[in-house]
Formats: sequence, C-alpha cells, structure tokens
Amino acid sequence: MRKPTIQDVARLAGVGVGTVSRVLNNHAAVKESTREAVLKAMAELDYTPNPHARRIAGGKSYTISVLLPVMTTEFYVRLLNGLEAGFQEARYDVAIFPLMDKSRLERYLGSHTLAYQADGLVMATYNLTKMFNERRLKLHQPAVLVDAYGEGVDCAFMDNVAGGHLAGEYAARMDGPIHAMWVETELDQLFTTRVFEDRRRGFHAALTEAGRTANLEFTTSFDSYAARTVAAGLLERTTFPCTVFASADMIAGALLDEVLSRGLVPGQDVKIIGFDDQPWAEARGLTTLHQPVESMGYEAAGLLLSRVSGFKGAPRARKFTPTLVIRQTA
Amino acid sequence: MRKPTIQDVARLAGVGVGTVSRVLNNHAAVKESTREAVLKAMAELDYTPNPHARRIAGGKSYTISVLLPVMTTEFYVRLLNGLEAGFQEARYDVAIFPLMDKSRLERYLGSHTLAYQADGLVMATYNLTKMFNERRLKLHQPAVLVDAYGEGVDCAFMDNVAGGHLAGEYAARMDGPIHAMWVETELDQLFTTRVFEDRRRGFHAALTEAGRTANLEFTTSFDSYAARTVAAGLLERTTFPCTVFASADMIAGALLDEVLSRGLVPGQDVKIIGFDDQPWAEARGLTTLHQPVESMGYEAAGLLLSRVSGFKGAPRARKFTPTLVIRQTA
DNA sequence: GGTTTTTTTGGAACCTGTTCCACGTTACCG
DNA sequence: CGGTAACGTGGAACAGGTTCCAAAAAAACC
Repeated sequence: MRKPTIQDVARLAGVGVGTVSRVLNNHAAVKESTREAVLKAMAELDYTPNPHARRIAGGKSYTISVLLPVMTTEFYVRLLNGLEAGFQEARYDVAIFPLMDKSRLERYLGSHTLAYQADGLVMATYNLTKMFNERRLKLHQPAVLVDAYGEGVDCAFMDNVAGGHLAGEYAARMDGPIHAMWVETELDQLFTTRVFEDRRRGFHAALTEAGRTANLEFTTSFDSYAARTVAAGLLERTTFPCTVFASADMIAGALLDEVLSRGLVPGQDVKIIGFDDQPWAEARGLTTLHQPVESMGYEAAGLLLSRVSGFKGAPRARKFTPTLVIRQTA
Repeated sequence: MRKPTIQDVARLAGVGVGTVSRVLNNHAAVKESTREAVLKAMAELDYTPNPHARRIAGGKSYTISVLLPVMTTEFYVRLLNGLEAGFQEARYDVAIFPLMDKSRLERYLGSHTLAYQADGLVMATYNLTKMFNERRLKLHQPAVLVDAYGEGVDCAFMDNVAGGHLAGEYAARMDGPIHAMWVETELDQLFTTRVFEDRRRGFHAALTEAGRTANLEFTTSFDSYAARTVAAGLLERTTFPCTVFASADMIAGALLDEVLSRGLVPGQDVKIIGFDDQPWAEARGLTTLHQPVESMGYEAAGLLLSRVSGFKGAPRARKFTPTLVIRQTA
C-alpha cells in the first residue's frame, strides 16, 4: 500500500490540492470548516507530507545545518532540543554536523555537497565566521551564532559574566574564606571558548565590588576524577566555614563528594556554588546557576529563520542571563 | 542566473535527459563517447544534480542515518570518514544523529519524522537493536552495526581481543615485569561497550600462553590528567626495566610524559605499548596497535548499501584486526 | 546486401508538493 | 437589489530528477 499523498487527502476531504497545501503551511485564509475537514482527512489517512517534494517544489532545502562541537554534556542536549523545537515549528529539518576536530571543519568547508546546501547555518559555541573570511569563502547562506558572540552576525549567547557575577555577589555575603575552582579548557587552539574566562571575570568583579577577594583558586581539567583530586587539595588547605564557587556542576559534584567523604557538612562547613544546573543538581541540593539554554537555542532558531525568510536588518545580539538557584549547599 | 538542470546539460551535450541521468547513475550501457560528451557538458555548466529531485523521483530518501555516540576522539573522526566515503560513492547522504544520552535516544526512537525516514541505519559502538525489540518497535529499514557486534544483524567491528593479544605476545618477550593500565568506562548503564574488556582479555590470554602473568594493573578514567597521576603511581612501584601495556594511546601518552619527566628512557627503562595509533603516535615514537578504522567504516557502508538495494542473505559479520606498529617506545 | 539481434538513446510520463491565477462565494454598501 | 470588495477555493503549471518503452543505431549473421 502506497503512502498517501496530498492528492489522496484532497480527494477524501473533497477539496483541491491547493487547499490542502494551504492548510499544511498555515497559509493565509482557509475557512475554519474546510480546514477541519482537511485535518480530519489527514488524520484518517495517517498522512505525512513528503519533505523532498516540498523542497523541490519550494526551491528551498528547508534544512538548517548545525555545526556542533562534540561534547557529551547536558548543555548540548538542551541546546539541541531548543534549536530543534524552533526549527521544527517552522517545518525546517536540522542537519547536524559534528565538529570533532580541525579536519572535520576542513571537510565541512570543502564539501559543497553536504550540509553545505542548507538554507541557513547555526554555529554553536565557536565563532567560525572568521574561518570563512580568512579563506575568502563567502557564506552564501545566513548564519547565526549560538552560545557565542560575534560582530556582524546574529547571535544568542549566555551571559557568563553575569552568571559569575551572581555567584560572586552571593559568595561575598558568606562568612569565611572564598575559593574558586576553574576549568582548564584544553581545546584545540582553533577552538577557543571564553565561557570559563567570563565566569571568572564576573565572579572577581562581584567580589571586588563587595570589597572582598578570592582566597584559594585552583584549576582542573573537565573531568570528575581530576576535579576530585583538586577538591581534596583545596579542602586540605582551607579553614572552615568556607565558600567555593565551582565553575561547573560537574566540578561542584566532585567537590561535594569529597566534602561528604570527609564527614564535612555541605552548606555549613563548605558552601558550594555550581554552574549549569544539571538534572541531578536538584536531587543533590546543589546551589547553582541555572541557564535558560533551551530558550537560547529556540531564540537562535528564530533569529535564523527570520533571516532565511528575507529579513535584512542589522545584526541582533540576544543575551541570556543565568539565574541563581539556591538550594542546600549554599 | 539559475542553477543548471539536467535539461541544460542534455541540451548542451546534444543528448536526451535520460542519457544524462544514466551517466549520473553509472547505469547500464552508455557509449563511451556520449558519456564523455555528457561529462564535459556537466563540467562546463558546473552542474550538480539536485538531490531532492532525485529523492522524489526515485521514491527513496538516498539518506542513511548514523547514530553516533558523542565523543571527541580520533576514532570517531576516522570512522565517520570511512562511512562517509562509502556512502558518498553510492551517492547517499549521511544524516548524523548524535546520541548524547538516553534522552536523545528516546527522542530518536519517538520521532517518526526525523532521520527516521532514512533508507538505512548505521549504529556505531552501541548495539541498539535490542532497544528496538524491547519496545516492539520494528526497524523498518535495514541496519548495520559498526564497531559493535550483534546477532542477526550485519556488523563490522574491530577485533579488540586480537589486538590485546598482539600486545600481550609482544610484551611477553620483554625482560622485567609486565604492567597494564586499563580504562574505566563510566558510561551510561544503557551504553556499555566491551572494547577495553576485550583488550584486557586478549592481553591476559597471550601472557598466559607465554607462561607469564601481569604484575601491576591500574585503572584510570579516560582523561590524560587522571592517567598521568596513575602513571606516576605505577612508576613509583615498579622495578626497571619494565613493560607497560597502556590500553589507549591517550593513556600511553600520559605515561610517556611521566616517564620523560622522571628522566627515565622510554623503550629502555620503560617499554610502552599503546593502542589506537593516534596521529601524534608516530612523531612521539609510540609503539602501538593500529586499527583499520576507515576500512571498517567503509565496509560497514558497503554492507548496508547491499541491504538497501535488496540483498536478502544471512547476516554478515566482518572482523577487522589491528596491527602492531613497532616504534621506539618498545 | 538484407535480415536479425543487440546496444544505445530520446523523451513522455511520473514522483509529490507549492504557487499563482482565475473564478465562485459571501458580505457589505448605498 | 445591483455593485463591488474581500474572501476562499480549484487546479493547471511547475520544480528537477528517474524510469521505461519504443525507436534508432550499430553489430552480427547468413
């Protein structure tokens, strides 16, 4: 049995194919009663439109490429969910292109066949527009940066400075020394991200404004095992009570483990502030900064879609601010 | 100026559209002279076929979904290169679906709209066929496993047991104690991979066959920082000369760093055998096991393509064996 | 050279949506 | 109640390939 087509739907609903198409695309004016009849026919036939036919008839690919750094983080899952939600609403497909290293990027830039023929381009975390400029490759489709900032291009990003600042303000009100654990991003030199640098800047600024300074500061790689070792070192050297800003929840989690294993009381002996609000943060009572990641992705999708449909205005930058979620650890 | 179409090519080459299509698809009999004329016309017009038109006319999506665990490893870059090479030859597009965690998998399984409508499915590293069975979801397209083994489905995988065995054989011939550094894979419980377990099995088997046993065995997380700490512990406890099988090059690299920083001589005081043959392994003189990853990907693509075009035979399993590359460290 | 067979080729029909024009309806006006 | 504007709708034309059949060209055979 063949997949039902728009013709079948039209016949069953007793309307023309044009009308069915209009219903599919929420186009202009379709009388409510016919609209319903069409939808009913669709449901009855279990009709789903053929995306390829649409692409050829419309002369567009209705596809957006997403250049995504490969990292197994909650952050990217949420980001992708936000992006996909936005694009799906507009009936756009998302083609994910994982950027695993420089060679993958070269491949992307070189291939004129792949995702390259999308109607728009999302670049996550890394601002690769300079790459395009350097190689004198014109981006022949609109682009948007998400989780990154760049001049002359639409972008939606998290205000990590503000997030760090919130952490600093809160920490400054606590008794005892204030410490921090930072993350060393040992990424490819091509790929540099200022996320942690920004969090640090905001944090320090807030402390300074409050007339305080950070006591101990440690740096760890982005790995729970390594973080735990570093956390142990910190706990050896501090006095209690103390407050620690762990600049990512993963780090905060490792610190929390270490605190508990030493019989110390989190939120009392050691106050911990994380960053990210991972799904497990609530269960563990971690005070942390929640980032509206899905909203950021969704907004980025909106920005790009407006360009795709012809918007010509000046580049827009949308800033998203984390919020401090206070739980038991601080 | 419009993109050239197959019509334009046909006109310029002085042939019919059917002939151009036949040339595009390497179809049956086209006289060599006309073939060349058509190719020349294509080059002249800088013609590239519209993939969407093809999909709709052919009634197939000419797309393969690749379910890929998200890890920033050379291994996956190479695997993807192999897969893409195979599929591109057959003019199939590759849609990558990153499996970042369980929720992403759920999303994939749930969405009947996404990559789900591909002509075939590649599952890398994880055998998810059971997931499909459990949920009584029929896979309505052919599937192939790559870097994993499963009953009743085509697969292409690396023989990690054989690789470990090669390392063991070689180590057994060395003087002094034999040590090993294993990797703890702290993955989601859903995602279990037997790679390191297999390497260990093969290694132990070879030692036993040679009448030897492993002396010290350490486990580390998959992180260079952590590995370096563990390596230091190992070097504290061993006598020299010794031989260490580091079951991944990243671990071997950390060990090598530690060996050098202690003024020991690699390949003399400490013999090191890695696994993976990362791009930097040659420059650092690391003896290691080279895996034909690209070939594995390419072969997987071939297996799947044969199914897509109707092959009905019994499931095929293709095993790829690593080779020992002897350099200066052992 | 004529006939049969095989190879090669042209092109109409088709795949499934979108778009747009022209026509039919309805609503509102004086 | 006729006229006009606004609304809603049908359907032909079209997008750019593939496929298949009939016909042309070439090769093989007697």
